[in-house]
Amino acid sequence: MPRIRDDRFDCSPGCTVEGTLRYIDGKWKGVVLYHLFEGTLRFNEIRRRLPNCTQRMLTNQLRELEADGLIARKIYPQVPPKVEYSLTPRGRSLEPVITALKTWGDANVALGPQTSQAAA
Amino acid sequence: MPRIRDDRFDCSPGCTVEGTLRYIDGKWKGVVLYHLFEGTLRFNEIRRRLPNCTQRMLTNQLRELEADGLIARKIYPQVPPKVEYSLTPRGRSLEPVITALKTWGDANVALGPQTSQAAA
DNA sequence: GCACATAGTGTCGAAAAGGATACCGTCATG
DNA sequence: CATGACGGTATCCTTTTCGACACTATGTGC
Repeated sequence: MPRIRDDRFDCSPGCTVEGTLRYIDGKWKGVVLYHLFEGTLRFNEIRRRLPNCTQRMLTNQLRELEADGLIARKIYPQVPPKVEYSLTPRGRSLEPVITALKTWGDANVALGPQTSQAAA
Repeated sequence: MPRIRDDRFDCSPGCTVEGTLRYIDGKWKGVVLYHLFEGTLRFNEIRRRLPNCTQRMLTNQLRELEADGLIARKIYPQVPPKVEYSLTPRGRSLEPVITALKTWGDANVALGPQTSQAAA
């Protein structure tokens, strides 16, 4: 129940813009999706790619993405637990959107004071 | 000083996605930009298009957009004040992004329980 | 018996975002 | 004189978001 969706389209035309935004907004969702475009990943694999995201936050974001039908969560009933995350078709359909965001960002977002390519 | 930008690209690859997001995120920014794509608008013209946005919020969002160099604010020193908002080239360059968001949203965001066309 | 890895959950608190409401000065209109 | 349009501010409050930190269960290796 992290956020209320689809119930306050009180913004007049352009709503679907905000609507889309609500799916990919949230501190880490964009990046998580971005990484999942590369393929299925396990929880800790994602985690290692986001060293500054806490476990709790990652869980939250993944849960929201799952609730939104953008990613799928597959649990293997093993004893060191194993959970894989992958994109659903709906999630994959976001690719052009993420790409558009990335394209604009690459051109317009100065990567801060850093070296402008060291986004490790 | 509403938010810190360009100083916490602590997210590893995909940063520019989040970076772009930070520009257009904020409850009403998407819609404001959307309306400004149509052309220059005065403060109250925008306001009338966003009946559920308070004056304070609108001012805030416009200020942030201006600070980000996405819109320009032109003040006419008249006595019933007149202020016009328009897109800068940088702002206009966001058009493909907003379009991508809108395209996906139109296809994937059910406009809630409402009539699905009465987004007035 | 101990630590480690996996994939989480629970609780707490700070900070940011968003919203409600009231107020400002100026001029024109009634 | 009061009201309204214009483009805002100022103040207060609530909600949401984010982050720190500790804790869980189970099985393996030492």
